[in-house]
Amino acid sequence: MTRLDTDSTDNRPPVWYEPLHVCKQSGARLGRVHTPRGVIDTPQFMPVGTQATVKGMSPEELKEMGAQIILSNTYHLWMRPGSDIVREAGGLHKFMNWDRPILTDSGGFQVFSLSDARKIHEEGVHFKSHIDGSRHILTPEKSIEVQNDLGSDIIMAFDECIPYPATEEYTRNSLERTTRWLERCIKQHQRPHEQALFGIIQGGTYAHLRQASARAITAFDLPGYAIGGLSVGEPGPEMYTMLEATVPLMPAGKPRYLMGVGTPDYLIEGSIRGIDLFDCVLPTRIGRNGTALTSKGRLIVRDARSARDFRPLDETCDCYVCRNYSRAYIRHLIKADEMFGLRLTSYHNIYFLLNLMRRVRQAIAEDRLLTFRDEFFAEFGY
RNA sequence: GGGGGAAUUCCCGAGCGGCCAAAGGGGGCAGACUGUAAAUCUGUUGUCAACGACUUCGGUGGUUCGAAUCCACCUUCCCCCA
Repeated sequence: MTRLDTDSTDNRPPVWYEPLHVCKQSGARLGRVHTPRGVIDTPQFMPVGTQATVKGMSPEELKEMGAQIILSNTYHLWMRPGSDIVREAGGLHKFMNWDRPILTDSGGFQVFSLSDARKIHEEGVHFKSHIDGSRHILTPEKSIEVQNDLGSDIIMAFDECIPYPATEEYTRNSLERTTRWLERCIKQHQRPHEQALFGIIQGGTYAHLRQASARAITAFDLPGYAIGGLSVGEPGPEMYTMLEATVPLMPAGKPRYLMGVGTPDYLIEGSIRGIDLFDCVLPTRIGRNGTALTSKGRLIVRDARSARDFRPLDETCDCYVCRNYSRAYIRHLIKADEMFGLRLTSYHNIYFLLNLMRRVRQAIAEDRLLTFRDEFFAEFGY
């Protein structure tokens, strides 16, 4: 670390960005995000562990594959087991036995994904619990309160993730409300020196609204900023346009997080456009559903073509799974409904994305990220 | 030896004169999955030169305009009595 520590660290936010290098070929940036529980090399992929577990993976396995930070979720832990229980357990880290950084989502995504069971008001969002149908109101204040209880290192502002497509009017009203909600989140936040609150930029697929939101959100002095509401069904190029409109307005000295992304191509293209952090359920979800990410594209291991294929999931991969198990074996386990099969594909998929980001960082350091992208895409099949 | 019941498309199992290439499961095959209500969901599953045709419901023969469905015999399996 080359940073001069002349200031008192007391003034430093709990999470801060250390720039290391900018790729001369692509403009992508290499850096480190410092947190109370460790350093995150960026660009970085964050596995998602909604219910205080990355489905199917133990913390030891996550560490073994190189995960530096994981996500968890406000809404889900609030509903079950209840944030009071997590607090009594000594916080989320202790509760789930994960001592590295945790980022918690605010419940904003559930505003989107549980849309049948909710109603949005200025005050907050009225929910019917997906578990027992009981009624609850998730407000910016409540979201922060829950996240304070959870004790995650990075907490997210409560926002509305709007669907695609959405009208310009709806998008504007929503983003303005998300900005007002951010203000309330900041007021409610009790531990700004322990937990870093990130604001979320919205704006749908309207470049000028993205920019308006970026200006409004970054006007608040926060330790980091996120771009939300993308990768919800819009065409890929449209997402890239939004990133190009938004990222330049985000402060260079702070981490930039693209929420809910994603696929290998989005991770690379996002990195090229200046994103530092990504998260996605994709590796664990498609893993549990029988698909593996490989250097040659997605492989549906469940399919008959793998029945007598004794090669590893990815012949170029050096992960625990690829070093020890064949496609035929994993296919057998999945067809036989053996949970180990789902664990193996999940493990490999997370490793694949973590490793992809390692290669992206390496390429940035060597000023050849565009070359890397082209080579990767040629093989992956984009 | 006597009495009763059953045989359906890969499997289980509906159907009991036309609306049946035949419900529903399972299995098979294929696809989707992006801040996780997902070990989930969707499509497909007799054959073909395929908006039509052909072959299927244990076997053979019959009844009928028409049969997986009714009748006769045969085969196999199951149950009860001896």
